[in-house]
Amino acid sequence: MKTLTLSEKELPFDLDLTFSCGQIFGWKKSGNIWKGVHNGRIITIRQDNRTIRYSGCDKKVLYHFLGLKDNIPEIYQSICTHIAKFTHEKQDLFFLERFLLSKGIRILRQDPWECLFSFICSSNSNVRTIGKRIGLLMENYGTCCSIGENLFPEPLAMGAIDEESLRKCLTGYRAPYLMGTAEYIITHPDFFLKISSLSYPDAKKELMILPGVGPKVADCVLLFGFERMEAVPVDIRIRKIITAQYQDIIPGEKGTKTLSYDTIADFCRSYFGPYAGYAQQYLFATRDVRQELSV
DNA sequence: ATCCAGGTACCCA
DNA sequence: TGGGTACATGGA
Repeated sequence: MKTLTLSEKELPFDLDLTFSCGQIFGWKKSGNIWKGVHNGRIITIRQDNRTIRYSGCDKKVLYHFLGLKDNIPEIYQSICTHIAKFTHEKQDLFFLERFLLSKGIRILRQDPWECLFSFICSSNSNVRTIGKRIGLLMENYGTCCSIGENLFPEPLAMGAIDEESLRKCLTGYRAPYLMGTAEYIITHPDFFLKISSLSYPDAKKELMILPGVGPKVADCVLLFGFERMEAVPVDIRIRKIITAQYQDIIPGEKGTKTLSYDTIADFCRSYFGPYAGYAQQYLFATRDVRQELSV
């Protein structure tokens, strides 16, 4: 195990919250140690206050993966500045409360394929089931590292599976999505490079070419896999929160009609600013989620 | 049992 | 372009 100590500008950081808030799947905690796959390697991480112990990668990779370069106080300031500009009020107490509950979260920098694979698996399921599903897929089709330690399935492996056996891994109707997307990645080897080079709106359109990738999954992949902090995944929970808390201040949206995906996401970008993705994650990941997951 | 879950594809007006 | 609906399945 290697060790590093978090400096003042790398705080706050909460490993548990970061790994259990629904942005990454397939990681397991035993004792105090989190273990999982990042970029084709098995990594273990534990946190004791400001001490991080880790294995499986070098310090540079870990820093990048964990988003430790992000300056959280600056990000929070940026968000507050944009809120104040939007509302002409001093502060948003609702958001402040949510932020204080989950400020230790970092937006991870996941491997694009691992992230894409995960969020195709995520549709219309709860966080716990998604984790199980991805665990099964890794056990059955992931490259074996050592006994009991598998990586994510490679696109080539996914393309070669018959749908019937894939459906046995709790994938259900998502099975053809996984296979179709794998096939597309195989036949377009520069796909992720292309996504990196495109603007946020164009990258999102391009991702949505893939089967099983709609606006929500595309935003998750852009936020968690491509560092696009302006991406705002709108799921049921975010929809409920924005509707209940902010619908009245969205221009032209006062009333009872349901808000469209883009209305919610665009509002978040204009309300929270360029770090809307972080703001979204603070709203999404409250303490109840943490309790729900910490079994 | 019934409803819900980090949705998407497809159909129809 | 926008609004229903089917889809699989574990959890609560």
